[in-house]
Amino acid sequence: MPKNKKPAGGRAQNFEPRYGKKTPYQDAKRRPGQASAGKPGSKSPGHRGYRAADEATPHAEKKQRWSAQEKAGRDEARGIRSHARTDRPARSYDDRPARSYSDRPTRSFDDRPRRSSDDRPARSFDDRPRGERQPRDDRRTFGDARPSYRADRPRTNDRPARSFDDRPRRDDRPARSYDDRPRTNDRPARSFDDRPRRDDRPARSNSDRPARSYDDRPRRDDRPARTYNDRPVRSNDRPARSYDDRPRRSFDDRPRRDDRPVRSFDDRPARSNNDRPARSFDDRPRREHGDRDRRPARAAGAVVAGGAYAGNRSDWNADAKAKAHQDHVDVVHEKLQAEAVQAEEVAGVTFSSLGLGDNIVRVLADLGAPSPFPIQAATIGPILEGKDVLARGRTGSGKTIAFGAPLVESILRSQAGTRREFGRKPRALVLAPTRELALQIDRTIQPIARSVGLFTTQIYGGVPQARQVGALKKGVDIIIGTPGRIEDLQEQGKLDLSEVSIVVLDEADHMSELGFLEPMQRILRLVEDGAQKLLFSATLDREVAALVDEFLVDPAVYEVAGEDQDSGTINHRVLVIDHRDKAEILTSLVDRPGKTLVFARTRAYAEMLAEQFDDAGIHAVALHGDLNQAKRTRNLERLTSGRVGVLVATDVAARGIHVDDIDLVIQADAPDEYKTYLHRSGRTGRAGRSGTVVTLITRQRRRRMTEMLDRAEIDAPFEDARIGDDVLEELSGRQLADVDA
DNA sequence: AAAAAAC
Repeated sequence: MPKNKKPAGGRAQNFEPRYGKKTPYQDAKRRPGQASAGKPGSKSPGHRGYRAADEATPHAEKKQRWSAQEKAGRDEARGIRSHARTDRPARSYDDRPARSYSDRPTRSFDDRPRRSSDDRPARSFDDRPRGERQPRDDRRTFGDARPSYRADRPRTNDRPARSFDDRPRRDDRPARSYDDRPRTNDRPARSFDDRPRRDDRPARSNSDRPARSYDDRPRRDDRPARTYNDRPVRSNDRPARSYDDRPRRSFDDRPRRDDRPVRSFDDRPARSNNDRPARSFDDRPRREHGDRDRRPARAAGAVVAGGAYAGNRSDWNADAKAKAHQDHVDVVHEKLQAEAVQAEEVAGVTFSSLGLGDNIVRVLADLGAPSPFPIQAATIGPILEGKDVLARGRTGSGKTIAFGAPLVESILRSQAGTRREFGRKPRALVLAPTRELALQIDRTIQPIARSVGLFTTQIYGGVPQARQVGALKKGVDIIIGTPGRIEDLQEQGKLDLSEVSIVVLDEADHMSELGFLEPMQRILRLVEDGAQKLLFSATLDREVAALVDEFLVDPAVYEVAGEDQDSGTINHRVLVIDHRDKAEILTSLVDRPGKTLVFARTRAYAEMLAEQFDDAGIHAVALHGDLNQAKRTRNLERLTSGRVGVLVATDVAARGIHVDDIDLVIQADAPDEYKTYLHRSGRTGRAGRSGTVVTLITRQRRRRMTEMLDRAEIDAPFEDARIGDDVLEELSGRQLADVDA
C-alpha cells in the first residue's frame, strides 16, 4: 500500500506543500468574496475533464458553504491555523498561488486524468464487472482495507459523475434499470427475465395490493391486527424468565464500578446540580447522574420516566426541548436491565444451531463471521422467535449481523412458499441515524438477503430518488435507510410500510433523541400492527423508553456480561494542552502511518482541520454534513481504502461506522456527552483489535472531562503536553514507547 | 450549541 501521506519525515520538514496545489478550499478561503479562480477542467464536452460552466464546481460549493453562520467556526479555526503557522512563514500566499497555478494546469490536466484513464480505466472497469463483481461488492463491508480500484482516482472524484462510477451497483444511474438493483447485477439473466415478465402484470402495487394486503395479513394472524390484543397475549405466551433473569444479572454487570474511588460520585452529582439548574432534567437524568452503583437502587424511581413518556409525550417533548436549551448536561440514563449473556456460554454455539439456514450461514462465513459473537448468540434466537428485542453490545461487537441475519431468516420464513411478486411491499425496515451507516448496514445485510433470494434497497437522502423509487416499484423485501427520505417517499405514496413486520432501530438511543424521536414515532406508527421491533445500540439505555413504551411488547433485553467499553482493547489518553498549541499538536499527532480519525465539533472546524493537515503535507479529507453525499461517500471510502490516512469528521461519523484498522482516534474537541465519547472511541479497537483514543482538552476543561469519563466508565490518564513533547511522538506511533495506560 | 435527517 502506498503511503497515505507524503513521505514526510516530519510535519515541518518542508514547508512546501508537496502537491504544490492548494485545495480548492484554500483558495476559496483566501479570497472570501471573490469568484473562483477557476478550476482545471476541460472546456470540450467530449473530454473526460470537461466541466460545464454552470456546473457547480467544488469551488463554488465550498464557497457557499462558508455562510455567515459558519464564520465563527471558520475564524476560530483560522486563528488557530495562523497561529500554528507563524513558525513557518515560508508558506506565504505568494508562493502558493503561483505554484498552484503553474502546477495545476499541467499536472491535473495531463497527469491526473490521463493517468487514471490510461492506467486503469479499462482495467478497473473490466475487473469489477466480470467475475468477481458480486463477491467483492458484498464483501466490501468487511474487506475495507482491500486496495480499492476505485480510490485510485481521487482527483477525478471532484467530478460528480465519476463518483457514481465508483460505486456503480448502488448508485444512481437512473438510466440503467439493471443497475437499480445492485443485487440484480449479481444475478445475471434470470432476475431480468423475471422482472420484465412481471411487467405484464399490473405494475402497480397500489391498485392490486390494497385488497391483497389485507389478504396477506391473515398470515400473521397469530398476531391479530389489534395491537392491544396482541400484546397481552404475547406476553403471556412468553416465559417469564426474562423478568427473573434480568434484574439479578444486570446488577452484577457493573461490579467494576465499585472498585472506583467513591469520591467521584460525590463530586459529580454535587457539581452538576449546583452548576446546572436541577429542574432541567426532572424527567430523567438528574437522578441517574453519577453512580451506576446506586442506580439499581434508584431504578424504581428512575423508571417513572418511562411510564410518564407514553401517556404524555407531547408535554414531555416540549419540556425536554426547553430544558435542552437551558443547559447541556450530559445525561446519563439508567441502564436497562438486561439478560446478560456470558461469553463463555456461547463458546460452542453455531449460527446453524441458533436457527439460521445454510445459505445464510455460508454468507456469514464469507463475511468473516464463521461463528457467532456473544451478542449475536444472545439475540438471534429471540429474534427468530418473534420477540421484541433490545440489545446492547459494545462498539464493534457485531451488532449488525446480530439483527441482520435473523431478520433475513425471519422474512424468508414468513414468505416460504410464496412467490416474490413484482411490486411487493417491503417486509422489513432498518433505520439508521446517518446515511453512511445505512449504506454500511446494507453492505452486510444485502449479501445475506441475496443468498436466500431476498432483495434489499437503501432509502436515504442526498441522492436522487429515482433509483430508490424504481427499486420499490419492482419490489424489495428489506429497506435500509434514514428517517427523512423514508418519510418523504412514504408521504409521496411511493413507499408503503403497511406490511413491514420487522423494524430495526440501529443506534436506537440516538434515534430517540430530540431531533429523531418524532420522526421515528411517525414511522413506527406506519408499519404493520404488531410488527416486531428490534432496538440496538452500544449505549442502549432508558433514553429509548419513549419508543419502547409505545411500540414494544414485553421486550427482552440483552447484553454481554462484562463487556463494556472499558474492558475492551482501547487505550484512552487525555492531553491537557494550551489552546494556542492545539493546531500544531494535532498536526503532529496525525503525521503518522496508519489510519487516523479526527473528531471535531463543528463542520467548519472539521473542514478547517482537514485543510490544515493537507497544508502540512498530510493527506486528509473531511466528512460532515456540509458535504454533498457523493463527497461524503467518497471521502469515507478514501479512508477505508487507505488512500488517505486521515479523516476529519464531525459526529456524523461517531456512530456505527466501521473502518478496518483505524488505530488512532483523536478528539480535537472533547465531546460533551459520555455516549458520544464511547461511540467516537469505538471507531477504533474493533473486533478485538487494539487502538488508541486521544482527547485534547485545555486546562480549564479538566474537571468536565473527568466527570464525563466517569460517566463513560473509562479510565484515562491526563497528561500535560506541549509542542514537541515525547508523548506526541509516542501517540502518533512514530516512536516506540512503553505503553502505560 | 451542534450534529444528523428530505426536498
